[in-house]
Amino acid sequence: MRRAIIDPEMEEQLQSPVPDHVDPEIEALVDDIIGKVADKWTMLILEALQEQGTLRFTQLGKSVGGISQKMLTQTVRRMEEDGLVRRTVHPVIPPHVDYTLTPLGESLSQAFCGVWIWAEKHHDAIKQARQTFARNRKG
Amino acid sequence: MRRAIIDPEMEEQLQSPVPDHVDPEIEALVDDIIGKVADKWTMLILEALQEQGTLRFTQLGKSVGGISQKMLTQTVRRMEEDGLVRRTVHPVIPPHVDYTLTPLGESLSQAFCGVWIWAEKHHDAIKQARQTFARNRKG
DNA sequence: TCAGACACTCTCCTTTTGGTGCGTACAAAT
DNA sequence: ATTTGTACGCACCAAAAGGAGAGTGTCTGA
Repeated sequence: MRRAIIDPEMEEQLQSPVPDHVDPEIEALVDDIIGKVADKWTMLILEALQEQGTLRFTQLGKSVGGISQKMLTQTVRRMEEDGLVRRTVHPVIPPHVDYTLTPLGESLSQAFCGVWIWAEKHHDAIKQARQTFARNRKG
Repeated sequence: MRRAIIDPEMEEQLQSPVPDHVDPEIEALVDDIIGKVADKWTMLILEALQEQGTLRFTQLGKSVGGISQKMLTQTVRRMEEDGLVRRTVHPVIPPHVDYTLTPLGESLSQAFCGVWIWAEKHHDAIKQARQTFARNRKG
């Protein structure tokens, strides 16, 4: 797979039958990226910034909800390192730092759209599946 | 956001302006689902089963690569519980168990398509971003 | 003068994650 | 009689994730 139409500029890439004989180094990098990016906090921060545009540290934390300061700092820093967010420090007192998605971050958030939609669409199917599983385990 | 065209059957859902005033219970459930589903092993297993169709335990492990038996069992069980894979036990000796995606699992794997494509398309941008970040940290 | 806002950092602690290796059941093949 | 194959479960252990809470520096408002 790895195949779907998301936006027009992706379609060109899809014309080639996808080199499944990919160089292992690239494959490892891609897996590493997936490992970092497919993270709960990363996804929630991505969503918050996508929806709200630019946010300051504390606002971002509230918008995400249930995240500790530690995790927020840590995740946002890694996202900065990977070029997903831009962190702007205004050297004033009290400190003022704000966060915004880079174009790369925006594109990732676009890509995650499908997963959000999926989760919203199928959450009741999953709930039901869990109940069925639980019943079968008992009976 | 949470908006993108992936397949025709999703478009109908996109017509409504998306209730952003969602019931918090549902929101928590969705976040929980995202937390479970946005997992490295889950994604890799999903991909393997999508590409290969049906696989037995050992084959699945080899196809995923670098996963311990423990993690494989654990992840695949959770996926079964959430209704993503169907686990079929053939009561023969030696034991024979095989795994296949359910329609729900297929749809999730569809939804993740965009993320895989994104990772493949932008891995060099990320690599470059990391290098830039490292340089700025030093200089 | 004292608290509060801001954006953290640091330390301590618990929980979770994940790997390794051993055990198991049983028949067929050697 | 012993080994092999299969799909695990279980116990043990190390490492990583992640939460709670205190501390920091500096200015502003009460």
